[in-house]
Amino acid sequence: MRLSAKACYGTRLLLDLALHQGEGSVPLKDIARRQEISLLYLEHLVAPLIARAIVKSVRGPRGGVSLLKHPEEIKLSEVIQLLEGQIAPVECVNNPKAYPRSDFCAIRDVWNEVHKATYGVLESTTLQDLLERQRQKWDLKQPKDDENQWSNGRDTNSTAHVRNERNSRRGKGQTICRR
Amino acid sequence: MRLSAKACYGTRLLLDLALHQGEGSVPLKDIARRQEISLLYLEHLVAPLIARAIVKSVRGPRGGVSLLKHPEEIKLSEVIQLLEGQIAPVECVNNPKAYPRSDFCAIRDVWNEVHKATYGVLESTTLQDLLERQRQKWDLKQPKDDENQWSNGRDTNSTAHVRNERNSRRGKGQTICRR
DNA sequence: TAAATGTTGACCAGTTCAGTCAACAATATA
DNA sequence: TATATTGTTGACTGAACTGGTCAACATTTA
Repeated sequence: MRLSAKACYGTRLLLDLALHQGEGSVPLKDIARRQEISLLYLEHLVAPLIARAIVKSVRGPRGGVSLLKHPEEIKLSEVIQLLEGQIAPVECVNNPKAYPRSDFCAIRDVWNEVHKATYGVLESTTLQDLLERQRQKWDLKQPKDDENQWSNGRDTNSTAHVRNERNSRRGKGQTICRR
Repeated sequence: MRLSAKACYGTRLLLDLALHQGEGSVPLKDIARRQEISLLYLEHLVAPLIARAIVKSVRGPRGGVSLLKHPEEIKLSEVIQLLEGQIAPVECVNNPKAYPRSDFCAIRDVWNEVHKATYGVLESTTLQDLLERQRQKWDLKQPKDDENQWSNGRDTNSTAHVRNERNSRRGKGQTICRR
């Protein structure tokens, strides 16, 4: 019942964008650094989000990506479904015909309940919820440590290797969502 | 968020055993035929269930497997966790230290909610529940078609190829849970 | 003893996953 | 206009996982 790294990263990407709303285009490079996701991987992550008109992108210098929809309009269920495929634990939940005995399968009912339970959470959680919760968490504690990692600290030396990643191709992905 | 075929098959295996309680040892071969699971694969499925003392096995002619615990005592959460590893969608839910910022990660809270939702369903569903629901489903409709497929109809010709599977090695697995 | 079962571990092919590479297109700005 | 900076795209890759098989074995009943 694992979430793919794709969906996991995608959520982080969107939350990052939400936290930098109103700052114009946010370069993927910055997100890659803050979220510790390989820039090259991020480029692929963002493609379906652009296709779905959830984010928009601007090329060239000072370009980047930004939210196209309002955070309240972005449900996690949509994001996960987009990046992960379907949410249901087994095929027959969404597609009863995949299994001829579906109609009289008690087990299927349970998988269906599991599906409804998870879907319910994801459907009722928007990016705005995430945004508020994140800010709240930072407000409660000292907002230095963590929040700084999510802000535009371009002048920290930790950015150096990422800045050159595109050319040097040395950047090795530090996966967090790994399963 | 897919369930593995292992967990899916394992649940079917257990429900099958529950439906044949009190009939002594049930040969894996019969279960393989009824559930349309490769016998060779089933042998591997059953191993962890034996190790966990959920089912017991008897070798030799007239041998087979049978439930060791009562169906009421077998929670789906236990079964899935056993066959699938953990249930949580991401590592950091069960193991916050896997990700240094876990304590202040709003996203993790959502994955945690998802986890609790699915776990709740699986924890509150026992094999006995499955058993009763399945019988109820069959009682409502005409109990011929489906129930017969789960019963000991050894004399149907559909069993022939399975009967010889061990020797002929021709059996190609008919996967239903395939994802 | 022979046949019928479960046990175990090695093995395999296909798929998926996470990630990279490389060539490219667009654009701001100097 | 030139150039650096960004996003775009698609092919590619290595590793892990999945579902499944094979083969040799142990046990037990008849």
